Amino acid sequence: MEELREILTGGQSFSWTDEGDCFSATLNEKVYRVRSAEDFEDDSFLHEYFDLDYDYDKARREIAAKDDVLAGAVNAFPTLRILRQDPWIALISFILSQNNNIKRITGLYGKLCRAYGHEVEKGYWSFPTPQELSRTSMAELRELKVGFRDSYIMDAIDKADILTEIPALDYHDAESRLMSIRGIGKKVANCVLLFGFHRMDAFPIDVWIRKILDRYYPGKGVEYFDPYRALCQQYLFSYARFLDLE
DNA sequence: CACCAGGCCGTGC
DNA sequence: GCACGGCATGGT
Repeated sequence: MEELREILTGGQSFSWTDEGDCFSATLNEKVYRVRSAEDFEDDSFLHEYFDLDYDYDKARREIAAKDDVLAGAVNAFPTLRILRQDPWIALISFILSQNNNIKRITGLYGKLCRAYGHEVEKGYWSFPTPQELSRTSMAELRELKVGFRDSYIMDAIDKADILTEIPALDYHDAESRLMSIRGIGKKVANCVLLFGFHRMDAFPIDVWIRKILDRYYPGKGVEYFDPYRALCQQYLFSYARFLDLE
């Protein structure tokens, strides 16, 4: 359980629920229940989702050798990974994330599933496809309490086809293409690139990353973290929250 | 009452 | 180009 908590509920995915004795999520038209890394080694979807083919031990060693802050971050979160999430789910998830907190983002994500997804198992609803979500309206989204993000979600539904273009684009073109969707700025675009497309050249800068960069890496550009900038970003995000930086 | 949360938009300069 | 206020909602 604990080796998965930061990965599944720490702010990169909002699909997972802490059931007490396991984490559950409705993905890939199934309900997955996991307690530890052993639970997904023989499942092809989870194998891919948890990025099991990547050599995290090697990356962690090289990241920890870079400086004391990164060493502390790697040490504090020895099992952290970057999940390979569905691009559409990542897009809507991180639209919901802006000026919001993880608990409420997860709640809104669940409301969208119940309102527009389909029931895969008794009490477990899938995240709505673009077609399913297109049944909504500004008024209905407001009733679900998404707030000012209503028009952003509506525009994302209209422009969902953009997601099919992203894999062929380089970092800057992919980022600006995503930013052509209303409500997608630099930060959300980078979250979609990182968590939805597993682009390891992405580097989302949110309030926590801003704090830890200002404090420990003043004057340094993100190139400092290469060739593991995306992974460093995720370690630093968890570490900044863990330290509760001011 | 204030301020914050994995920000972005519109406006003014 | 950059600074700033507004924005829905719920928690502290």
